[in-house]
Amino acid sequence: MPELPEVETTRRGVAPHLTGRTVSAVIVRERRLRQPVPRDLVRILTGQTLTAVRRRAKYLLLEFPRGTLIVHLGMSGSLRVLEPGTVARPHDHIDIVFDAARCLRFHDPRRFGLMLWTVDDPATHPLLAKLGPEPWDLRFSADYLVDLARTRTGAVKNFLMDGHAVVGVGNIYASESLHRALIHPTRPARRVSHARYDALVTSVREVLDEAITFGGTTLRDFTRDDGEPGYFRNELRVYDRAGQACLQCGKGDIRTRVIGQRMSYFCVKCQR
DNA sequence: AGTGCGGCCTGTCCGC
DNA sequence: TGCGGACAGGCCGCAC
Repeated sequence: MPELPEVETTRRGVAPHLTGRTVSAVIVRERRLRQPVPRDLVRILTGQTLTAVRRRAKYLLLEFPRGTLIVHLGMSGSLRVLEPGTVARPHDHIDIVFDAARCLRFHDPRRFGLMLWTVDDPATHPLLAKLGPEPWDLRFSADYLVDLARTRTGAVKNFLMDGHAVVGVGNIYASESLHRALIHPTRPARRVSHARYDALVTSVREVLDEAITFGGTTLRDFTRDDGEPGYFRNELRVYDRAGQACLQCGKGDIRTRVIGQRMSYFCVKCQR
């Protein structure tokens, strides 16, 4: 389940293999993603040289001279760099071959992923235009959150996962960040103090930084570009630890609750 | 405007 | 053992 650290891990994995190389072939086996893969993707990409692989929120941006390929991994998507000609397995929907020497393969069983082409500045694309700041952006601050949360009556966990507030914090890292900041996930966003939001900004950055360092979190099906799992799973302090003792205070146990249709994990003692 | 929920998908796991 | 159903989750779009 790619959240920001998994997407960033993927970016760092694939970029060195592909940057500066020229697309020699494109194979589309399945066009039915969250939106249909552009019908003329083969014609668009073939012959273009990849200039950079960037990331905005959970979107990967493959930059070419004539435009940008926007890739989203959805829930179950992954990208791998393989030898061209490697036998395709089920759900290997798209191959982009570079210099007949490297194959970028998009695999996505659940097909919540996305692959779109734009000739405009991707930041202005409807899917990206209204996104909040990156977690490391200086604009992401306690002042900013307090101000934005003024009208938000819902749970702070939902607020944290709202891409219009800040990008990249999915279900796993929302639970982890709130736990480290000692904030109860159901607390109304507008009832979280400035000091607590300050702690939350710090904990979000810490959790994401550490997760990237460990190559992301593999719960079920995430694999990095080299096929290895991410090892942050071993570092999780609350997520998926229902019934176990809190690693933070040692007094409470980890409980679960569905918040905003998603399973949430928290310590009953130290999170308020 | 903010909130909540349905829908998109398929692999995995659980209980009967 | 086999099967059905619940569940997982990012994010859009809709209704209130």
